[in-house]
Amino acid sequence: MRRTLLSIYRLLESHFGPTHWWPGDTPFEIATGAILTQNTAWTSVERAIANLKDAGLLDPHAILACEDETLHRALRPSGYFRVKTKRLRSFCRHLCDRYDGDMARMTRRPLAELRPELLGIAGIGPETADDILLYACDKPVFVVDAYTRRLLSRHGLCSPNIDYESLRALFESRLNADVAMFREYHGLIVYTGKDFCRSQPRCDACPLRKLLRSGAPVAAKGKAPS
DNA sequence: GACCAGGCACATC
DNA sequence: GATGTGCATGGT
Repeated sequence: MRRTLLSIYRLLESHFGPTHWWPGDTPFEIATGAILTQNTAWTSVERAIANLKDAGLLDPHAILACEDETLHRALRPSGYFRVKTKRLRSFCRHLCDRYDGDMARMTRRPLAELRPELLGIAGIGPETADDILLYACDKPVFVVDAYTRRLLSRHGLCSPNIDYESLRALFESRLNADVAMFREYHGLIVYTGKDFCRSQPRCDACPLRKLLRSGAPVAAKGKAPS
């Protein structure tokens, strides 16, 4: 499986990459995008982030200071604007209370302490936390998302019902803890998930299918479907 | 008009 | 512990 996951990365990189995929210009923008992208297409998130920029609200103190209605208007294009207003504010409140609103100060915390801390914030679940940790805080965690699960399960490498932590542990145990590689790998999965596999779900020409047919070992299965 | 998109919290059993 | 439900908009 170590060989398989690394082979998949190399194959995707040589076929599609490098993507230079990057979910924002600043660490705070990346964290904001991670919250807004929950169950939402990225194109919708981009519109909401542009609204925040235009309103001078891409700043944790400004977000805490403004009216609910102002945030609702800005976040409306990304959907779930009422819950996302609460979630973005709860993250900003934590960031301001604990780090004076400074993402760089938060980043100095060790991963083993920062991950549970983020997971303790209302509205930050495992995927959102890991997105922030990898792309905004330079921590070597592998971000698992719907695309990752779909890609691996479609090629028979895990159960479609594998839980988040098991799939994350699978990647992190079989790959070197390399921040740049984890970022690029996730970016490639997002790229292929959006633009390739969805449009050609059973394409026999799929390079991954060819690779996996060539006899690469198969991963342990996750939780069995109930 | 139906379905899907890079989740999460909460209620209920 | 597992399962169901609400949250909302925009693209296809």
